[in-house]
Amino acid sequence: MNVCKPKSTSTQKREPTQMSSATKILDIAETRMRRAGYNAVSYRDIAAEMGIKSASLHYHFPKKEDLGVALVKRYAANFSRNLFNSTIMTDTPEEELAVFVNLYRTALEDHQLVCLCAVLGAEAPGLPEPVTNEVRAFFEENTLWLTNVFTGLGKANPEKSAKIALSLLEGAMIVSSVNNDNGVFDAAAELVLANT
Amino acid sequence: MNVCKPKSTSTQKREPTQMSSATKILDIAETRMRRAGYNAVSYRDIAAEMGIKSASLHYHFPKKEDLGVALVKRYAANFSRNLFNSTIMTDTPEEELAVFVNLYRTALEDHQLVCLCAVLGAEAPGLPEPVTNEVRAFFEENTLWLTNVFTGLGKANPEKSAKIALSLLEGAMIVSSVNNDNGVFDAAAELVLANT
DNA sequence: CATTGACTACCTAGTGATAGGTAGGTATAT
DNA sequence: ATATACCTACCTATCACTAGGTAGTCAATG
Repeated sequence: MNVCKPKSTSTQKREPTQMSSATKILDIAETRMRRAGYNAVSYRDIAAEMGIKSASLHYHFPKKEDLGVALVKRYAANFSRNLFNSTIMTDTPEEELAVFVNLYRTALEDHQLVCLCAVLGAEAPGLPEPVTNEVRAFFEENTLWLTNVFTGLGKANPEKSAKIALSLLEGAMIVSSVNNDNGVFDAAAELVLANT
Repeated sequence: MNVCKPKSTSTQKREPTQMSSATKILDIAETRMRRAGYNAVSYRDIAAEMGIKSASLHYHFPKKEDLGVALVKRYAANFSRNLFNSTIMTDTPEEELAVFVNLYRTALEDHQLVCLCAVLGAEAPGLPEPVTNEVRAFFEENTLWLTNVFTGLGKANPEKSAKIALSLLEGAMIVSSVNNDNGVFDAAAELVLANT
């Protein structure tokens, strides 16, 4: 698979803000997929927004399935990284839970965009299997992380609490998006956080 | 708009189980859309499953947007009807809530299919506006119904409880579908019902 | 009672647009 | 010299959608 090389040997080039094409492609694809789903995104549209030809996209991601997999993998990795970075200075499970919920809120508030895995999860049976597997992995990792937190909070069934919290947050993003009312998400977030 | 005429003047015809083409089209489209989303469904595929030509579908639903709107309207109407029929003999808000949750469970267990409005809601910004409006109407009607129930249950903020319950059930369907584990939905349902 | 006209529900045939994807060439930089 | 990152040009398949035709059903009419 083609992976972005972030210009490792930068001797003394001029542009510091040069973003690799692969990253740009993923950025555009992510925004579009989180708006309208997997099948609503085309190589042509992405290429047009980048100012290159659609054939060139196949150099970076030979098949659309490759793009889909890379997209979810990056999304999940970013989430994990943000979660790790934000919980370095936390002391209590309560604070960790707050960090988690806040990451979800940030995703929604960014450009009123629903979680990538909520969108792809909704059409999972129609996706290429490798893409669905990445979505499932994202959910599983989230569930595991939340289970640990709820264990620390002394919940009787921490895994069940984790699955409920995940479902509620993902569902609330969708309802908030349709209703154009983030108050739904806020109410959901409040309930998750009240689960001490 | 073309509406199905269910052979009103049925003198003494032979076949009692004759289903109108429009109904068949909607049935096939609903199953496919609940599996893979709006854009993954094509007139050709529906027509092939019916054994007719795709051009004939346009006689019943001139534009795909018309099909989408009719689909969500029928889904919402069926839901309302089932809700009404099932709550005729209920006495308490607790029982009404149980009926509501059970309708969602039935939808998921039917053929492991997620709620149509969860799928379409996830890709709402990419849908034709009239379709999105119907999805929003479904959510609003559900919220209103649940608000009444939670009012009867004496909740401090019944509307907030309603939005949370709706979000949780829709989200749990998606997570259950991706994980191939209806236990997630069951846990969510249990929590909603425990909200007395 | 047979004819007519309207209507229903399909058909054939085709449109232009767009989809994902491929082959092979080229400029640049290391 | 090799790899990168694009290009032109093209492919086949599929998309939603349309025009115009046809067989069957129906009620009303002369």
